[in-house]
Amino acid sequence: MAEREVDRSVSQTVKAQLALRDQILSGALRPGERISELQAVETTGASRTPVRMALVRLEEEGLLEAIPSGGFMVKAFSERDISDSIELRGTLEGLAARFAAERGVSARELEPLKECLGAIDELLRQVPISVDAFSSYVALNARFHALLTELSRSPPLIRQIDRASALPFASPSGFVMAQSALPEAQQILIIGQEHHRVVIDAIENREGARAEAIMREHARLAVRNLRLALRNRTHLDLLPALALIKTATD
Amino acid sequence: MAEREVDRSVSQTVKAQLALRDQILSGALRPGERISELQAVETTGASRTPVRMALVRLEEEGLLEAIPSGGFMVKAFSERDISDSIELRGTLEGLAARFAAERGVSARELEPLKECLGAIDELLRQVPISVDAFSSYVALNARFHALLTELSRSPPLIRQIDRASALPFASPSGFVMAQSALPEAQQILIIGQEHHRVVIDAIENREGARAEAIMREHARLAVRNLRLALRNRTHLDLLPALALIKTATD
DNA sequence: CCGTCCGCTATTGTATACATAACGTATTCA
DNA sequence: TGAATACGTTATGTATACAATAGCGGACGG
Repeated sequence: MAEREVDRSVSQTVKAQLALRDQILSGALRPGERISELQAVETTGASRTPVRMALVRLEEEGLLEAIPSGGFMVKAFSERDISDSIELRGTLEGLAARFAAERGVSARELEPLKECLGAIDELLRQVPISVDAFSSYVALNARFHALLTELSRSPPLIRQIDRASALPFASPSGFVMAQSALPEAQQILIIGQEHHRVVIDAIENREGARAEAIMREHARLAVRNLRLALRNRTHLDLLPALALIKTATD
Repeated sequence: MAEREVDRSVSQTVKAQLALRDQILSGALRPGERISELQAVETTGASRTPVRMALVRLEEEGLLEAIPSGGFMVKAFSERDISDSIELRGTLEGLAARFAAERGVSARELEPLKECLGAIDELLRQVPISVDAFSSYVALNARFHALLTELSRSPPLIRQIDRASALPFASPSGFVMAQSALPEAQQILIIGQEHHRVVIDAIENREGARAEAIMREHARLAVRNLRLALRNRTHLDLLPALALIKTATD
């Protein structure tokens, strides 16, 4: 295949990984479906070696599952798997918040978080919130959580949280987006923002237990969100990760 | 290289992964040292493709770190990295214990844990405990923790705990072993065993919060253990994982 | 004598060829 | 007619060849 057009700007492995993840999250590959290497080679444009590396990485990431007889399939998740993942992430973020509070954080380090907080406040002033504003919210919320995680100053914990978030459905913000059309959406966002405010306050005052508790509560809110979103199946098309959920009849 | 002797019983990838992990944990490869693929090919007997797959997996496992310019190096950890990892694991196990308690566990499911508990009790009857008994203890303790994790019935959580334990130093039992010569060792084991007993009791009585709290306390005990072990550098040779700790002068 | 630049070498990233195992299909026998 | 076996095809596991890049050493110039 001499006419393969090679993009030298990023490694083929990374390119293949991104392309395959897109295919999985977009639902082009259904849960339980076997991923053919050859087919992946054609759709990603990389050759088999980088494709295989990408498949291994995606397996470690939790999106794929190794088939005993060889090869990989797209992993399928139950609703409980997902709510557990959210609670799991909240627990880890709680630990991060506690570490931050106990180990102390300078005002300078808290600055970016407060900016984030302010930007979200700005967005929430709109009632009802627009779809565009939702997108911004999702990005800002992700940034807030990432910054908070960093404050723990604990590389192993940060790494683990990244992993727990790598399963994209574990990101609470995604579920909120699914509910942008629900009347409860605004309330949920406001409550979530209050949690953000409290955790910063707790960290500033070095109240580790309080910082931890609020992040866990934050996750429980996200779980309630998920349940709500799944009951009211509005805007679910905005949530590609939900393509991974097993249907009840499976 | 036609004379390569191929062991067909396990895949070359797995073989290479195990061999490389051994080399890392045994200290044959020092922290910060770059791993040469070619060299790995020679020492593992696999060819470059499976070796590369193994390297990717070990990176995901946390033992290796990708070098920006290419290749991998052995990751180095600080003492705090390790104590954080222990606390991290304890937090996840706490969540598992809570899930088990809240979701309910049949007497039949608790049976293996109680057997484990009894076997450990048997071992602890020896004073002072022998090195052989320590090895048995380590195995039994690992089994107890694995069984407990399973009780959560939460695949995402079980997976995450496995990952947190994949960094072998995160396994509290390892550190206890390092202290087999310390006078405090016996006490520590007895206290740990008490924690095991309490968590089972809490799960039986469906006290989720208590089950969670005791597992976190258990991890804090392990952290104290680690500190003690590092102060009294006895039997550290029994702890290959400590080869990964950066020395203070690094 | 030191610094810089050029070229070489060694190592990784990528592609592909080969081996092997699994699955599906067709044919045959009971 | 149904089931079992054998064969063929297809896909994965493995090995190796090729390409490109980064790091190092030597040589030349200031």
